[in-house]
Amino acid sequence: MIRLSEKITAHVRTRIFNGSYRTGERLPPELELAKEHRVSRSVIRESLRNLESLGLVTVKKGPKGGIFVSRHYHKPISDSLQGLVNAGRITEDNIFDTRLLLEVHAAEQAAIYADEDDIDYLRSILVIPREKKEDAKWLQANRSKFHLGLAKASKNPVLEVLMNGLIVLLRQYFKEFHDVGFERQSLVSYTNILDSIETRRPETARLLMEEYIRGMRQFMHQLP
Amino acid sequence: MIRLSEKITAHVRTRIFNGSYRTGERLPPELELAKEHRVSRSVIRESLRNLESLGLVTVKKGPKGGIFVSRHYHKPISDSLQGLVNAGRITEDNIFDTRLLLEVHAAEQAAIYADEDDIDYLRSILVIPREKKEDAKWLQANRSKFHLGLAKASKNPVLEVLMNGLIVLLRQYFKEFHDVGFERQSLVSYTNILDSIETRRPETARLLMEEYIRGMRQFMHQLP
DNA sequence: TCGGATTATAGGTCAGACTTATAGGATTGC
DNA sequence: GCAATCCTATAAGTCTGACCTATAATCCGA
Repeated sequence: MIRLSEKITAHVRTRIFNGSYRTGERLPPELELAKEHRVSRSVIRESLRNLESLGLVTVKKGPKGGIFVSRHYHKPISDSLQGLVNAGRITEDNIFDTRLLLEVHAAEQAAIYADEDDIDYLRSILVIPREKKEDAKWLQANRSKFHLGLAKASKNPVLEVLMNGLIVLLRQYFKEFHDVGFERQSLVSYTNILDSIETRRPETARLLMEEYIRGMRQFMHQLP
Repeated sequence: MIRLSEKITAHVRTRIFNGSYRTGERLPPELELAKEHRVSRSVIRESLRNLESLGLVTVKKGPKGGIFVSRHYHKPISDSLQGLVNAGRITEDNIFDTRLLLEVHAAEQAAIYADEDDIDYLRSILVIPREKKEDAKWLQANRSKFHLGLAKASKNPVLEVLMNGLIVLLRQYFKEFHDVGFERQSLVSYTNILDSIETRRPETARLLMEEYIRGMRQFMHQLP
């Protein structure tokens, strides 16, 4: 027995994946979707709750509101793990351990598979505009970008999605924490890692990343 | 702006996590939940769609049906990745690579952290009842159990959830495939791995697991 | 005793009305 | 001329109550 809402979910999901709905695009409002698919509005709404959970759409109220295609593939992962964190079933350390595993591997793979575009992109992240040199928030945002770019450069989308989930999750733990010194030190490590990727030294990339994450963890452990 | 359905989701989620709802337990029917929380049935239903996505409940129709607590923490992960597979954005190989990474690590960690219960449990899985010796389906089911048990023994719940997601996903690719020879050969490998865990040889466990998964992949590649 | 009809249960779907948040424009007042 | 305020239209959020449908258990007749 298949629910109508599930059929709609599958349909929209397909259209998002095959590109007939584009990222950021606004879908028709609930009532129109209901008419279009010849179902009631409640069916559409239940379907939207599914699509939201999958990270495929986000919904906003009001005029200029509506249903927007989003493609946050990592959302189910971070949400699910977040629940386990809140319940005290997993610890920060568990997440760190796993991240260490994934990210060290990603760095190594990136040194093998990264193409020119990946490297250019990563390089561009590490260029700090003069006026941002003291902006810890900006630096922190770029740290995330670097990690995600690295995951992408590994050319394994599964790894990319999983890492993305973990990174989003961890970010919450120190989103209030901003330290220019720390952020800038990170960028230095990144530069070294990127260099080893560019010169195709997987083992070096691996070691540098491991060193970096261990340092980061140690740093966080001495926080209040 | 927070939806009522989200509050309900959070509330039920908490009750599931803190144990006031137990696994397998049946929640009150939708109408009663609606009364209980002083909201309409549609709010409850939208909330249930969320809880389903999270793998926290499953819903069945009819008498003896209802809303059951399930705790399939891996569901969001396998569902999300399944979508990407269907869309052709990730390949079987990507999943295998990632599984290799996670599982090899899990084996190593298990050799360090597994306690007596873990080892007893894993050992019990490898004991084949006489009448099942030719039952490829039974053997296959036990293979999954072994992998999950191993993840658990690693004592990193994040690793456990991620691996669980990947395993469930991969299982679909050869759920129609049953070969007594292959399944039994697997159990032999498992025995060796388990031995190395029991004798606390992480590096050996690691190598054996790597060898096993590579063999498995090769085997699958020659399938029709 | 077996098998088909009956019934009660609980989720699935529908229709339509009303509420609320919000963006943007119109209005008023300084 | 500008700013603060009100107004309005849009689209999601919520509610009510009805009806449909799958399913497990029971009843009943062959």
